[in-house]
Amino acid sequence: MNCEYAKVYLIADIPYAIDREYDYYIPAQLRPGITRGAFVTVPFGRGNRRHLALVTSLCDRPGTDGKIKPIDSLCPDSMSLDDELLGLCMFIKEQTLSKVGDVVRSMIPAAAMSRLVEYYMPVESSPALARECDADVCSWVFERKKVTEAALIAKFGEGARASIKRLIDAGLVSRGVDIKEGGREVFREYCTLAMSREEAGEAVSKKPGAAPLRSEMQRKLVSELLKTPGLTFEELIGRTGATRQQIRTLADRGIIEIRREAAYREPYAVADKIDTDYILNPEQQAAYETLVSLSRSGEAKAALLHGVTGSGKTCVMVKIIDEVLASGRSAILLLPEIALTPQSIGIFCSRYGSRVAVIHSGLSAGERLDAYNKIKRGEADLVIGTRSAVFAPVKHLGLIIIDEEQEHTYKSDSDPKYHARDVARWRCAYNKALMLLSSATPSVESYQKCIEGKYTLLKLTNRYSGTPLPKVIIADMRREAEAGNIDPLGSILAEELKKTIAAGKQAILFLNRRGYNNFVSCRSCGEAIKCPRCSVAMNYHIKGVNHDDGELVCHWCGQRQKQPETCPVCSSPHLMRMGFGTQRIERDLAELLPEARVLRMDSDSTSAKFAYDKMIGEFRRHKADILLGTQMVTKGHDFPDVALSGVLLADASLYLDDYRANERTFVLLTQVIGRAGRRDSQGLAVIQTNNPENDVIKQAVAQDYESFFENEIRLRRLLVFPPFCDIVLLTLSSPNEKELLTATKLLATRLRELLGGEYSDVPTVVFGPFEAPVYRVDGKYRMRLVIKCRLNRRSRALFSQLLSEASKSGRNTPTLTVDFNPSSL
DNA sequence: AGCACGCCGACT
DNA sequence: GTCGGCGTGCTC
Repeated sequence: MNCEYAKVYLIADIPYAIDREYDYYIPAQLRPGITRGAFVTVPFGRGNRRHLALVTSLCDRPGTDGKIKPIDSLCPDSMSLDDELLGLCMFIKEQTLSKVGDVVRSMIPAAAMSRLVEYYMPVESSPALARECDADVCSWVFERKKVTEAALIAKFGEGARASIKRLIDAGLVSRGVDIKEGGREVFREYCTLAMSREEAGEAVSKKPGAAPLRSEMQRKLVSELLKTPGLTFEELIGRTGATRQQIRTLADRGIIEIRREAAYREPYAVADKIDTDYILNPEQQAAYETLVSLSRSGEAKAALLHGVTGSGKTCVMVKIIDEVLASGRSAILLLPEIALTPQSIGIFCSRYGSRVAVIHSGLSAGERLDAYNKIKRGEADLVIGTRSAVFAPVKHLGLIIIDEEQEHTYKSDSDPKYHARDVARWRCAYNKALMLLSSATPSVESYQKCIEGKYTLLKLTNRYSGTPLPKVIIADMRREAEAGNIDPLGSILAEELKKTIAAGKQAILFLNRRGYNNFVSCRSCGEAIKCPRCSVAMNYHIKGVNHDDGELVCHWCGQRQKQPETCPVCSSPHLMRMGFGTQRIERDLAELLPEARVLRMDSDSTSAKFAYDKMIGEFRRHKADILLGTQMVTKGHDFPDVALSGVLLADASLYLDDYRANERTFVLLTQVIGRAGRRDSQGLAVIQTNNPENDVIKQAVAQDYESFFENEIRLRRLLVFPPFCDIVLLTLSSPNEKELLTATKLLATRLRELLGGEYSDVPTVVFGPFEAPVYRVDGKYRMRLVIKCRLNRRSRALFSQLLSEASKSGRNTPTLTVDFNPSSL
């Protein structure tokens, strides 16, 4: 079939309503190269500006009788998507109401994408003269012959746009477009001798200038290669001082050979060999065997590996990866960013070597591209990475593992707002592969799927090394307060810390608040100092050790400012810093235990590259006694010397305005408790709380997931929350509050109108509109509607229509976003 | 989003 | 009489 037309989606920054198929004519000479999944450039819109586009299907005749434009050019084949990823792309568009362009940009690294660069050039036989106001711009273009819009604006400012438009209209200047091909990777040129060592040795020993070597440099090069064969171009140049051309000449004369090979930049060069042979205990063996049979079933399967901390989930994962790779299929392992440390990667890199590709947010554009190419070429069949690694273009996918599957980082909260679990499920269905979720504290949704029989549940109940679970003390902070102790470090925790340090052991302290003080409030009027751009109180952060040398920081928009002398509301000079964060505790610890070495780990102290990995490594090597920090100290790192873990404020996550508050608290506490005591001795955990009677806290203390789940699923069923419904979050935002309120009323009315008419078959419960919990962020006001419904083709169509209508209505109207099952409310 | 068409006010 | 404001509507 020689199809003449193609249906394409634009890869461009366009409104939602424009993100649909368009028909284009395929010029004969492009026909052989254009297939489903190929990228092309097309003229679009009145101005026929060039855009990248993705071909989604080919057809004999156009689907419209409107005018059809021809495809402009074809992008390199290396960029195109295979049928699986093309299908996945459309699935994600439907599933999350995102634009194809946004999906593609999260599947293909930016460096692999072709980029279109528009430029302007003079028209040779100019029929007219530029108007006076455009003369400067015009002569600049004529001088330079070729100018990009960016360069023009850098030189003349925004006004240049209007000028250039007039110049084009006047026929003085024309517009062109360059396609900058992406995907160029770094090749290394290796040089080897093209003759035997004997011949080469003979040639070198001859007097300079004698055949076959015609110069001193040629002799030098060959003798260097005799010493160390397989040098790269660069090394050879470095050792001999030769030029590239001199080496090429030798190659041309057939004396040496140059091989070009992709040089992968590998940020995780194989560290220490951890070549453990994993021996499974009976429980692990049983889980492994079940997984093998699921994997070999030839059907798409899903399983949940539920094992308490230290039960050896990793061993089972390694074994099933072995099995899948051995069967000639590839595997993807997803980890939360925070768990992707050199240590955790080391396990896999030392086991599987160069077959591993690692993808995470810390990679440079080049490293990301290398990993992508390596996978696409089939040279890596084990991909380890964070959320977006679920898109890795592996062939013959056999397994996707999602470790710590309850982590909310698997849900993207920017476009496309996909959940890695949904993507994994789709890909596993397509490839008849196995999806393995793993967690000590599974999400309520996934565990329910096991109960319903949709996932196979595998339990690991024994702690691998036989270490007993830590002993837990609940410290009632109300008692402390009654006794007049308002220190954030209560007496029990302080005492246990002292004992731990004295015994030469380590401790982990968790507090989910960074900064020094939580807020600064005015004694006269009681107001807290708010961020000028957000409706939240600013936190007080210190810069060094002096608690008076600090500034106010907004945790929502990053705004920093000096603490004012007087209250901005009532001008009273009596400002008081209240509440505590990690910085404050760091100082308290220095007073309490002056000899202890404290590592503070939060997003402020780990912002430098590799700072996080470095701190984890230091703590593991016992270079510090106390690890104090936010969320990131709670994740599954195995620190052998930790005997004590403490939670400073267990209630912080309990009263969030979110149906997942209980789940969050349970997970957090379970993780912190699990950090204490490994291998040889029982650990201790101290949980400071104002709610010692709280069920969730008690269940976490008992490490009793089943009780927690029973309780929680009952509540969810009763109150109708996921997994018994889906939550749709509609958010309107605008820097203009008045316009926002108008648009909100309009949206609410339109929603009710659709629900009462065209979509009356879609059952929903609509809440709101109301202000977002943080009404103003970074200068933008936000209003919300929360809808409980069942997500399916019909309900999605409804929200898709709302999104389309919103994107069509006026230019500077508030923006609408739709988030299905958002990670937080 | 871009871009053009189109219909009204102040300028050479 | 024209330039140029931004409302409206379309994009294969």
